Amino acid sequence: MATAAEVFAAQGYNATTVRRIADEAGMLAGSLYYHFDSKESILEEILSTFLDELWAGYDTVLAAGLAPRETLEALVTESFREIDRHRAAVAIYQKESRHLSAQPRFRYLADSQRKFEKAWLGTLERGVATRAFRADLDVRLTYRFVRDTVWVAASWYRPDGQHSPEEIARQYLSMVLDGITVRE
Amino acid sequence: MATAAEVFAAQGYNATTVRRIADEAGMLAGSLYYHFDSKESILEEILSTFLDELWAGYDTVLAAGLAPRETLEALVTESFREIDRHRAAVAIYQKESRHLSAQPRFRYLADSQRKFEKAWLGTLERGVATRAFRADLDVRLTYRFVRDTVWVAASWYRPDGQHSPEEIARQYLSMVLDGITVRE
Amino acid sequence: MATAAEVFAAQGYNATTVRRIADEAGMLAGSLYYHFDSKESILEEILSTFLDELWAGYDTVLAAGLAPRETLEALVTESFREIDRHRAAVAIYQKESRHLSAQPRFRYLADSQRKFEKAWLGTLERGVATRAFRADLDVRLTYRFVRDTVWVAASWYRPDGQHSPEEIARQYLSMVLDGITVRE
Amino acid sequence: MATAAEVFAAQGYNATTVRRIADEAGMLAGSLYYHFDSKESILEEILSTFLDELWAGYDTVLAAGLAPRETLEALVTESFREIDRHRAAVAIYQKESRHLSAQPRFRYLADSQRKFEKAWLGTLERGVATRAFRADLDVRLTYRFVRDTVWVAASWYRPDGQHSPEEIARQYLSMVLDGITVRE
DNA sequence: TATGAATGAGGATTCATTCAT
DNA sequence: TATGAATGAATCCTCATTCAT
Repeated sequence: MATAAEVFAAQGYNATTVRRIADEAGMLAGSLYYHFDSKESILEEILSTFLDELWAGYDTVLAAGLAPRETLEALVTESFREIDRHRAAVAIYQKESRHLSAQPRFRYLADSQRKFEKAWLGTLERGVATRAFRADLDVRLTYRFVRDTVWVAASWYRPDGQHSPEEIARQYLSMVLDGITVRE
Repeated sequence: MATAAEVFAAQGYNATTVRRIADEAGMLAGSLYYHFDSKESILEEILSTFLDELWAGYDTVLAAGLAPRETLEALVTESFREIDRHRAAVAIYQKESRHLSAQPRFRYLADSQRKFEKAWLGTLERGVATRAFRADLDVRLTYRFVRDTVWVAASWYRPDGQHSPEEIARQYLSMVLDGITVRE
Repeated sequence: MATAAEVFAAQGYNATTVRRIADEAGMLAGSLYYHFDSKESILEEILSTFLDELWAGYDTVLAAGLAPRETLEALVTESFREIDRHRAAVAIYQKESRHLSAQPRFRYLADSQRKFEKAWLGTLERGVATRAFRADLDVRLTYRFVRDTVWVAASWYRPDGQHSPEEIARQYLSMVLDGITVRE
Repeated sequence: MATAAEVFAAQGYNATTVRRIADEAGMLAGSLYYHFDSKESILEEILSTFLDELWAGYDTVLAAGLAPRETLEALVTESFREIDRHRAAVAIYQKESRHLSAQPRFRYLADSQRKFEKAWLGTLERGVATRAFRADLDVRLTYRFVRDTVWVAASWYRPDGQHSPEEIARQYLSMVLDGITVRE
């Protein structure tokens, strides 16, 4: 599973052969089918495992009843932690979710997407209402920018890099919340 | 070409069959080979056309000798304009460039990437030096955030949407430069 | 198609490889897929072609309004003619129809079976009613005997053998109608 | 063995997986190999057990020195009894014997076939010679008809049906010996 | 320019079989 | 006796590509 996730993330799902996964796992291609029904079911398990954990974290944050700004901070931090733990799965999700969510088997991807939007967009909107966040920005656009930046990080993040997930989250939040311009 | 780009963007390069492209173009698969050498060469032409135009725009901006902040604004605006004009190509680039740039044929992708980094990172660093941008942020991290957010926009941007590229750029810049927090 | 039918009949559908069919047809296995969607669709086309022709013949007989005995004679003769023309298809039908008719795609096999039973059993019952056929035999059992014997003939029939279909039909009818016992 | 025979009969030998047999027998596929050498040896044992019993019965009949008509009656009755006892094996035999008898391992199928033909054809010929059976029918054709009808019965016979094997034999013999036509 | 037919190299998957435990 | 994990050959099918017409 972890092996397969790495290969999928590195080469893309379609470009990855079952043989390659098996090689990497030290067995023959046919042997994989003792453990998995199909290539697709490997993918499914990777993604659903990731999403389950992601939502466990998100739900905790959302249930905490924090103010909008603190909620946003917590969501961002939690997201970078998930990227740290599931880098490969996140990368796969980024590349494949769009065309996968059309298939009935991957319906849950679209469901997750909707819940996700509700959580983030809701937080931003609450922030605008409580005058924590600026009202002159298009919330929907802001949501997209924030969402994308967080998740695309999976494409360059290296778990053994010089920045911890928390540090990355801190820097990112600082940029998004306060801007990069010097202020006197 | 345009047709192929759309299909590649929608389904991914590997998942797109030559037949599908031909169907969409109203001919048979074999007939494509009168116009192109191979599936890969279609991809190459799509990407290089896009990159050529992108660099024409960027080079103009960079040659203008603007201050860091104005350069950043111009680069972002130019980028969203390119997304508007080459949405499909940008989407393909996002998904495929990483594993393509390994091949000799697509060396130019890596070259472009390097030039790209030099232009953006350089601008940010100049900004820090001239005290236009904050010095307490990791520049490299900021670069990645900004770069990603701009380009991933290709995945949700719709040319006929309610926001013009310039408007999107304006909002994005406002967020990144000033932050989303309300300030008194 | 004819080639495939021969091979299916000789070796059984499951035991026949696509490669074998292609070999026999003088092409490569992959080339078959230009003409057919799948191995199964070859089978389907073979069987449906046969059944269509069979029913064209049967319907003519049934529409002629003959007396039961003459109807039976015509059905038997028509059947042996179909065996002569579609020997391979009939042999395949015999071996595979039972487990195929479970699949939705081959629903029409079961439909045909039902029409078939109605035609033959109906004729026998009419014959009993008009006192052309004996009333002391179980009609259903008789139907099965007659039906089976006719169609299993496909397994030994050779188109270039010494008996024409009509001659075989004549002998068979003579046996079934009059018995093999010498009568004084 | 009995389990395997049922599955082979229902789905065909080739279409039956070793795993399916094991499932049905309440064990894992690998465990079967403690009891059998191979899938083929299961098949062989099923068929040879059946043929041994069949010939025990036939030999008793043939050794009794009956007149042709009585011999025929006894053979038919004995056959339906065997179908009653070995329905699955007979069904398998019907479907698979042709292409199996090519293999050296299943030579005995062809041998049996020859002995079988000798017994039945011989009985019919003796009957023609003693003027018990009609001389105007092609004996060989009659043999095939009779043989087929008897054995194909395995495909529809249900041990718990409303007719005993003896009753089926009686009806069948009545049809073949006397014909289905009403006689005054 | 386009077609239709083929090619052939893979790719996912199946399955009888093996074997250490 | 049975299990679970693996093997590897074979199978169906896909698809980029070729080429005579």
